[in-house]
Order: sequence, then C-alpha cells, then structure tokens
Amino acid sequence: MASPITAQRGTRDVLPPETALWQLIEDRARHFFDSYHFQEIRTPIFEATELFTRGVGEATDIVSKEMYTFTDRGDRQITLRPEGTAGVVRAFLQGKLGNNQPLPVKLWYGGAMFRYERPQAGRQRQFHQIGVEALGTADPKLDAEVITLAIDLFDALGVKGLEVQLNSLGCAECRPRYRETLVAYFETRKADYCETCLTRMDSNPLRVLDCKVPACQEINAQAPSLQDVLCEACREHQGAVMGYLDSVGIRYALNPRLVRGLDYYTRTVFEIVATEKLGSQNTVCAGGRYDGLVEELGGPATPAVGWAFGVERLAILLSDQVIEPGVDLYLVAMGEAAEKAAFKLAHGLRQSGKKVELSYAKRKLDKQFAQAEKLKATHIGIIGEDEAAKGQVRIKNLASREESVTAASAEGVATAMER
RNA sequence: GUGGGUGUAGCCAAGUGGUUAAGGCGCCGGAUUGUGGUUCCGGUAUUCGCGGGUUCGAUUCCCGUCAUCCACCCCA
Repeated sequence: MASPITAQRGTRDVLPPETALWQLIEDRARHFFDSYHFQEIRTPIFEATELFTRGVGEATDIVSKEMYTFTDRGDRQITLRPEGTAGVVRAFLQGKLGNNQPLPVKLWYGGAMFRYERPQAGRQRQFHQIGVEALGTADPKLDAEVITLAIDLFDALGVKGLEVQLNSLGCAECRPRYRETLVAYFETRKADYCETCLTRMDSNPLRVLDCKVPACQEINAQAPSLQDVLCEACREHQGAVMGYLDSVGIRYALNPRLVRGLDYYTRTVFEIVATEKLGSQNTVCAGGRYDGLVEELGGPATPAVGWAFGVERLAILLSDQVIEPGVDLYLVAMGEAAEKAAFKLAHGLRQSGKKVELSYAKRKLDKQFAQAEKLKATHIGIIGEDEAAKGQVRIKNLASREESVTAASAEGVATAMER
C-alpha cells in the first residue's frame, strides 16, 4: 500500500464537529458586522511581495523571515498574504472605494493567512483571521467603535476572561521625538541589554520595550514612556478613545509597553488577550490605527483603523461549547417498496426544510432505534411492508414515545411531528 | 530559527530484550424474524510514527528523521 499523504506542517484540517464552532463564530461575526454597518470585502490570497514589504515593513519579523514568497511561472514575485490589512488597503485604492461612497468606508474580511513559523497550539502556518478595517476618518469615535464591536462579538459568543490592553504609539509628529529620547536612554544602559535588544535598538527601537528577558524588563521599567511625550493631538485622541470606551462600560488596561510588530500602526494600538486557556499564544484579537499606510501604498493621505482576530485561537477559547448536531427525523424502511417510499418522503420533507436522515443499513428495528438515538433524532419514522402498501408512515416522537400512523406525505408527516 | 518533553487502534491507555501486543470507550455484527441509549456474546493493531543500527532476536536499547506539545521567538 502506498504511504498516505498527510497535511503539511503547520496546516490542519478542521473537522466536524469543530466546523460547527467555526460556523457559529462566523455567523455571530456577520451579525455584528451588519449592525455596525461593515460590508464584506474579499481579496486574493496572494499578492505582489512588494505590497507587504512596503505595507507591513521590511524590518518586521513577518516580512524578513516569515513570508511564503516565491517566483511564479511568469517571473512575478508573489507572496501568500501574511495578514489582511495590506490587501484590503490595496483593494480600497484599486477599487477607488474612497471616491464613490461616503467616508469612512467600513469593511470586514475573513480568510486564510500564511506565516512560516514553528507551529504550536494556537499558532499555525496557515491560520485564519476575521478582521475589520475602517478607512477615511481620524475620528477617535471609530477607534472606540471597532474595539466595542470586537467586545460585543466575543461577549455574544460567551468568551470569558478577556482583557483589553490599550496604548498609543504616537504620530509622525511625536513618535520620531520619542524614538530619539528612547535611543538616548538605551545608549546609557547598553551594556545591560540582551543581544536581540541591541540589534533592535537600530532596526526598531520600540520593540525593545516588549522584550521578555527579565533583565531587559527591569531596565525598560525606567525607560521614558511614550505616554509622557505624546504630542497634544495624540494625547487628546487617546483621551477621546478612552472616553468613548468608558461610556459603553468597556474596561481596558493602559499598557505603555504594548508595541505592535507591524510598522504601519500609529496612535491607538490594542490587544485583546485571553487570561486563561491559551498559554503564551494568548492574543486573540489585535489592531489599531494606521494613519500612514494608505499613503505609503501610493494613495491619498487617509486615516484608518482596524483589527483582526484569530479564528483558531477563538475556537480554542470556545472549545468547551458543545454544539449538538441532531436531525428532526430518522427514517427507516424495510422492504424494496418501502425504501422507495422513504426516499421520496425524505426528499419532500427536506425540501420543506426538515432535517431528515435515512437509514442506509438493513438493521433490526431495535438497532435502528439505537441509531436514531445516536443521531440525536427527535423523531423516528418507520415504513414497513404494511405501511408501504398503504402509503403510510409510522411516526414516533422519541422523547414522548408517542406514536401515530399518517400518510407518507411531507405535509402529513410534518403535522404528525408537531405532536 | 533555539532549547526541552512526548509518539502503542478513531480516542484513552497497560506492557516487555524472546512463543499469538492487556483493558476501556467508540465502531461493526449477533442474542429464534417490527419498537429505545441498559445487559450479554463476537469482531475490530500481520504490529507499537518512520528509517537505520546494536543483537541470535527489538515495540522495548542507540542514532537519525518526521509529527506533536511546552518555553523562547513572533504574533491572530
């Protein structure tokens, strides 16, 4: 026998009944996107590599060592999308969405993302995100709105133990200033930092702040905080965001160490982290404002804000929720004429929206009952030789154990099942 | 990419350098012919992730490899 082919490292099959959980997540998400008036956008899974090097940032880990990049047969540099925002912004510009409808343009998307990482629970090479992007306004109301949307969704799904962490990364005005003071501080303590920190001081100094090495954390505790040097406009913006969140009772923790790994963020950044169940991969949802990205990708200056959550991680948080499959009617037939009658009856009932399962095996009746129980059927229908000859079916409610004989028609059976 | 743990059926698992690899759940079939998740009986791993080595002999020891999990890293 040939050896079986298995799923590639870092990819996995989502099997039933877990798929039912994914559907639940998707359904609830759609519901809230609709009420918050976000419209769906679907963009390609692969894009020009340059979209991500320019959008996400050359120096980021995602771009520098995690992308699935290849040259296609037409000599194009192609990358499987590692995140969703860059593609949405590209489509926003290409489709001229900013020109033909009122701003902000509020979009949501969902789908597979690809990053070449070492797999772990809650971290796959192909993983799935659902996210929102709102483009065209700098109004802090929108920062608060997208966070509120996320919390509403997670609440509705019954996710417990989440914490919102908030920070501001400043803007083109104050961030460079902060960078300078920060680097100046690092210089004074250079001898005490770990090696990754030392390289990051040049490439991406803000990232030094969320180093996990205890020694580095100690030094960072005394580092100047961005909160202290935010410009007036950024300070006001952050205050407004917090005010809106307060007004709807959303609790959050200000975390001045919160730095995102993508270059495009400005001002508001946030993460929604799970306090239990996820171990170190505990960020469920993350996002922020990216006022410079649209311009960076060749469009007009367009402020924007968005987030994405990881479907796999959310599914882990919800994994104790059991979604019972179950059918309305399990239909058993005995004899050739009965098989045909059952097949036809099932067809009629299914057309009218009943969930009907047929018996595909010739078992004894007591086994058929056991089978109906296993399928979580609410009713069982029996067509034997007698019933088939009379064009009838015996319907039994498996909970009440009440039984009746009725005409083998969709209407007749539907009525009998009401009882 | 770094360090560590694990790998016996669909799932949970016992086990040993040597005749036919426990058990449980699940699944399939049966217990004198059409009514319930119980009970009883039977079946369900040509082989212990894969490859190589040591050995008369390896599921068991060694090496490699793959997968998975944990921490780092990174992030959703």
